Amino acid sequence: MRIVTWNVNSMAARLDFVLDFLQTRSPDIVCVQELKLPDEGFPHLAFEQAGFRALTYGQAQWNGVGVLVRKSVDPEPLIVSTGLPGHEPMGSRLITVKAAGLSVTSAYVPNGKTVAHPDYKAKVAWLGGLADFVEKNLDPNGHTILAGDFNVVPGDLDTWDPVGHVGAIFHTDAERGPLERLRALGLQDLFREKNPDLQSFSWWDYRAGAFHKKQGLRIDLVYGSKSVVSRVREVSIDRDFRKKREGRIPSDHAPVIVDID
DNA sequence: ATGTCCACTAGGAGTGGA
Repeated sequence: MRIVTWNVNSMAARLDFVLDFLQTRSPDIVCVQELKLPDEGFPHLAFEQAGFRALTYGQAQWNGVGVLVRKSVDPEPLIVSTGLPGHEPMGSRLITVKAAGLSVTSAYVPNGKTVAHPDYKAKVAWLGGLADFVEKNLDPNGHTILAGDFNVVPGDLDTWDPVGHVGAIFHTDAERGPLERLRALGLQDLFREKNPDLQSFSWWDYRAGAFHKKQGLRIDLVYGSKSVVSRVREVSIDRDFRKKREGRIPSDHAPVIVDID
């Protein structure tokens, strides 16, 4: 089974791109973020025709998360919960579904802007709330996956410039603390688990030719419980889908692909 | 190079967010 996380930066703007990905890479479950669509505006028909069911928690203009499930692996996936209790003013950023015998959570962590900005404190609080949510609601002894755009660089290997970014947004101890809590709660970073020494980024700024200069960050993460870790065959980041395809503009994030037995 | 892309409001280009 192939499980993916991908911040698409507008599902409306990226629809053809995403359908191309489903066709080309044949994933079974895709956690998506930054839909930028209200649920009533989601293009369900296009995904149904592509053989997928989409479970979404969206809002107008910003944020929005979802899980796409291939109908042949589970014709009746279910939404278990939406939203992060106590943090609703931050927008639609969390959805948990039950699909193909797995608990799958798609998360879009607030960006935070800069460490001096009030949004940074709210981001750190949201991350703490996420760890609380995992502790209360997700089962470390089950088949559990938590994937999404964390807007946090887990370690020095995950940034193109560890020296220049010391203490900078995405790189602070306060943001990394909640990721350590996830580990303590039994969830492991599957990419790093399978590729201990590999530098591979999942996000590059649209500006300044960052992609071609290899100035990226690994901020899109897939966490799995112990039983998932034991089933993982390979984890990779699909740089090809950060490139223009047939003149179409990509998201600023690349899909992270996890293959499990 | 604060260099791009997206949604929204508006009915053209500016604003806010990332």
